[in-house]
Amino acid sequence: MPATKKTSKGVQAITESAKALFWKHGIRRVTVEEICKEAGVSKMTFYRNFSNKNEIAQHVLTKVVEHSTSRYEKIMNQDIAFPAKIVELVILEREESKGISQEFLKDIYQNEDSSLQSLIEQYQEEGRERIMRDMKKAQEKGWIRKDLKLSFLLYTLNDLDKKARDEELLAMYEKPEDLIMELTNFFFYGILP
Amino acid sequence: MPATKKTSKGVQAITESAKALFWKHGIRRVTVEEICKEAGVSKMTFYRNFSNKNEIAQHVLTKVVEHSTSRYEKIMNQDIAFPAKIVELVILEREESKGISQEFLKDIYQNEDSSLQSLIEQYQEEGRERIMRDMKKAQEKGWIRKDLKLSFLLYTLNDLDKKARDEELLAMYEKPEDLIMELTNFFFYGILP
DNA sequence: ACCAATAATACAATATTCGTAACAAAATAT
DNA sequence: ATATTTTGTTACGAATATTGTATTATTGGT
Repeated sequence: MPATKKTSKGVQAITESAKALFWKHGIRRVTVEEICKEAGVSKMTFYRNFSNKNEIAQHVLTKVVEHSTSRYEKIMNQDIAFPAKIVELVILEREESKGISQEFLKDIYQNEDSSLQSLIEQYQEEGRERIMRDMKKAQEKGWIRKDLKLSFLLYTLNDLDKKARDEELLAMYEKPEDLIMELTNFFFYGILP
Repeated sequence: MPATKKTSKGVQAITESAKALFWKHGIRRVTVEEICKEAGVSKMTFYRNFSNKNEIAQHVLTKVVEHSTSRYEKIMNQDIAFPAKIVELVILEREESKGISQEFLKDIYQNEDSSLQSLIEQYQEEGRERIMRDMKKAQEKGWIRKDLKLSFLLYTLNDLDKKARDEELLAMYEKPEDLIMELTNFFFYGILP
């Protein structure tokens, strides 16, 4: 076998330092040489594995999405009550959103090469489909009300994630988890006792 | 009168956006055009006021130092007890250190042009002299022990500032101010009751 | 209406970054 | 051990980005 594609030490080092740099400064401001120096790898090793900066950016993005998708699947496949899954999902979203960098996203959408843009849109679409499917299943299994419009559910779930990161709300609770629990309870049972 | 040097709207806008960009990304990664665009100012206006990127960086650095020096003087000239001044000083140091950017400092020390480096060293020296003078005065006025070596005092004061930013310590107190109070009390009175 | 300052644009001169080639060195497998 | 593959080093021209200036039109205040 010729090469263990994309799993060699070099590629991993490149990916890690690229992510670190992209996360801090976006894509535009970071040079290939910088990534290499940070990774302790020669420029040639970079170009043997990636054809340009855009490609490593794609790779980084893919890795991040794969990672959070895997965490998502793991949560949904657990054998626990549905509300508990939602709690974990909100926690996941909270953590992952810390990871994503504003600068990175900005550069993705400003880049003339739209490949990154369509990649991220594709991932968003896939994520939407995945969660739609799981919610539909939950509805069929009777875990949530049957007369609920799914698009409304999705919107509300998203709103939940946003509120879980709201500073004003967070200040009212000891730990973020307490807020998430409150939000999720409200989400499932409303305010009636 | 020809021009209100360095106080016109343009210069101020340039300074502000330069600071914002430098703070985030350091000097190296930021271009003059970017600063201008962010400031809503044409490139010519920039070059009429500053001869290059290094000069605006100097200007930004100077402004920042001037600001914190002015705050320092204001604290020391207050008519309050000496320990109270130290408390405020530590708070000041805490706030200003948040302001300074790691990326900015890194670029200053890596820049081949050493003018920024010597400028910051000069400011540090001036700061050291200022505080040395004030501590000597405090000693003469009998606000602190006479047999205290001033260089040791300076070292300890600096250590105080560092501890006031220590996460592990901060976690032990409700508010940062509580830690600062504790540290300052220890600084002045030791641990004896 | 005048003046100084600014914006807009184009531009040559530099500087930086990119991507590749060629070969030596090191690592890995067989 | 030796063949095979991967990596490091250096140098380099091409492509791109940035700099700093010149020119002209426009603005805003007095």
